[in-house]
Amino acid sequence: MTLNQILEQLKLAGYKATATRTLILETLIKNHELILSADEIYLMVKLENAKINRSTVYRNLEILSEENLLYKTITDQGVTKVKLRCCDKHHHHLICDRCGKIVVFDQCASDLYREFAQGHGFLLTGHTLELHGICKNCQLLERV
Amino acid sequence: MTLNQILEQLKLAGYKATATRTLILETLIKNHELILSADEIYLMVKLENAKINRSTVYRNLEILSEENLLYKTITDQGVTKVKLRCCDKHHHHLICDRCGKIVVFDQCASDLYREFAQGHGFLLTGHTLELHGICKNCQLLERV
DNA sequence: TTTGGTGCAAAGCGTTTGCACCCGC
DNA sequence: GCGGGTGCAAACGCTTTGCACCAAA
Repeated sequence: MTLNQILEQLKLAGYKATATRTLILETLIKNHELILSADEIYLMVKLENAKINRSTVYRNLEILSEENLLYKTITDQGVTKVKLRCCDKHHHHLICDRCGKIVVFDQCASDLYREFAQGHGFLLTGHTLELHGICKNCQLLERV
Repeated sequence: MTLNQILEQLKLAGYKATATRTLILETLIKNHELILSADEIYLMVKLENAKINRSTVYRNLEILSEENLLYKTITDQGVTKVKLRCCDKHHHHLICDRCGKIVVFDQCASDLYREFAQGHGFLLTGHTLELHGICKNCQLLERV
């Protein structure tokens, strides 16, 4: 999804294309293969524009999330990390815990999960699956 | 795992069997099929003993976690929830998002995950899988 | 008696919110 | 000019920590 497509969708929902919002979106697009914290996004934008506030990042992420444009996860330390959704097809992620690199994992046993839940009287409302590891690049860096 | 077995393991690690610690452990054992927040544990213990502090709960959960006796997860809201580990066999959980009820899900495609990660140059260090739903009891309550 | 444990209050930290001012449209 | 957007500072909620006192072993 390009910057203009996202801005267009936001416009239809009543949101404006401001300079700061554009910088945040450009950061997310440029790093679409990384999962980032609000603070990381804040710092990245700050490198190009001294005038940005953390709360602006949070408010923009909230809007993107409402528009269903954001994939969110939360680390063991309780920090929320996000990336732009890459496609509509159901999938999960393989995440590098060092650098945040993302690989799409699209083999999901959703049918098995639903049947298992039903078998135990549960109505399945969702599931989470994340593979965590260290990418090739970070493995090489570790050897230094 | 019984209360005495846990206290024995803690003793070997240099920890004492205090009254408050015992109350926390009894609460975890009694509710072994529920996933609880620190605050829920605090309130449950408080019902039986006016003298307990939230920080004591956190400190005890930290010790249990170091002793590998605790399963931890974190909600979308950033609240950590715990339960005593029920067995050593690798497994995941089906969780009721209303009442916290837990069902063990032991069909895990770990081999597939490892192969997928290796195929992308990753060293797989772990994975998370949680099924979320509403248990039969909570479904019935909702209809009221 | 030694050393870990606890309650209390304050601090930490990521995140949210109220408010005044700013800026797309 | 209207209504959404932003920076700033303060508040929030969960969790951690420093400290003095308590209690297991």
